[in-house]
Amino acid sequence: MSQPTSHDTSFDALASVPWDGRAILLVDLDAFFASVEQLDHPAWRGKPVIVGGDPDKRGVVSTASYEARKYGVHSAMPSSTARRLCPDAVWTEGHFDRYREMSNKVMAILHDETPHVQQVSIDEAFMDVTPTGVNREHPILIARRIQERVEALGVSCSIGIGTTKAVAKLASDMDKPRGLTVVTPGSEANFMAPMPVRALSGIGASAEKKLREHGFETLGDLAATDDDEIIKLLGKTGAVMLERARGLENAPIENDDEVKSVSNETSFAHDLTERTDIEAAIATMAAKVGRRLRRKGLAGTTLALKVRYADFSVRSVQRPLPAPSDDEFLFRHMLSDMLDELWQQGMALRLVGVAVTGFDDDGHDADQLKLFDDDAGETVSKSHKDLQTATDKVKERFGEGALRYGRELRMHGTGTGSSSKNPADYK
DNA sequence: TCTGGGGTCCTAGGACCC
DNA sequence: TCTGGGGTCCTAGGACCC
Repeated sequence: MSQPTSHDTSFDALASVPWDGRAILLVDLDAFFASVEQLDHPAWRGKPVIVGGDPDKRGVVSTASYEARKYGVHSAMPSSTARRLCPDAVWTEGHFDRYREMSNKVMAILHDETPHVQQVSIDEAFMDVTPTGVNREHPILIARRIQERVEALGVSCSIGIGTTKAVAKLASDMDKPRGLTVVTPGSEANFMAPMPVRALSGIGASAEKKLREHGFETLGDLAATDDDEIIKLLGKTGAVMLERARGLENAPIENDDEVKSVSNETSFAHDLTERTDIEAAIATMAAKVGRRLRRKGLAGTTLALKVRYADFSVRSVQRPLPAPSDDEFLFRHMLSDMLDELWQQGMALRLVGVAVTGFDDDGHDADQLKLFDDDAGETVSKSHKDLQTATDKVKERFGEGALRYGRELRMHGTGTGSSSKNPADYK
């Protein structure tokens, strides 16, 4: 099936045929982080640019510009590999506030076209532009206008159009950058049939292995299969994958902006083996999570600690908080106990992570936690809450590195330096 | 080559309740 | 003395996504 590109006049012919069915768009920003860097640094345009973590500190590639991809560099690749493949690339650890700002501008354009927008990540969104009584504009015309408006911001996007989310997503991957790929109603099965099962959103490395072991190579194989066999193999998601592969998926476009967890984790440049270092790292992460919770106005009911050992295996524990909380001092206190379940003297930790979950009802009420007993049996009052508030204000004004609590200072020399938002923690 | 960080969702087993 | 069944909640682990 040959698809015209967005510059191809044959789109005009396609757009003259009324669209019969749901019209789902998947808008995907091209090499987004790298493109923003090239927009902001004219000298980097036309050059390989890699946004990612430090190659010497266990970093990975976040985004590679198209110039860098020619060398085989891609997202999630270890930075050390990327450096070997493309030693002359421009490197940056990223400027996430700036990416968020650009993303918001793009999302505003999408919302300007229709309220039916589902943002799936910082650089991707589904839209439902099904022609209705009020707005009968052809989806192709909408997509082309979106591409023009996004380019006016200085970045570009690729768009897939289809009758389901899965089809739109697959279509958007067909032609990048600046691609527009249309799968007309009724042609879904032919479009998907030759694709490998792994291409489908929801089928990862594990499901692919199972499917291949049972002789399923393509989405066509999958679509033609007896349901029971796939459900036995993949469980509940098997049923979902079958619907997707058959072009029958009916999932709506819905904007679910409810936050379900807030977390922070760090892989260390070198494994940590000392309790004081591990606790200092945990204190830093607890502080970041606490501050982000307060900024979002959230208080969670469950606290989780995760570690990755030197052998790369992962373990985690979670505990209910005594009341909905955003209080890093409480977090730190509990995390210290929780660490005992995951770590003993002599163990090396590659990663530690802290997460808070459980924001059940809208009724966020961190103030329920004004009183609690600390180790010494003393009642801790509002005072440390005031300290947190004051600390938040200093950090808002002067940056994350401006102020840290005593125990956090032990973090010196242990981090990966993976975040440019927070360089002082790792120097 | 040596493997990030921020998330969401599913599963299986155990506790607990009726 | 031998021993249900269903529902729900919690926990830990894992798959998956960008």
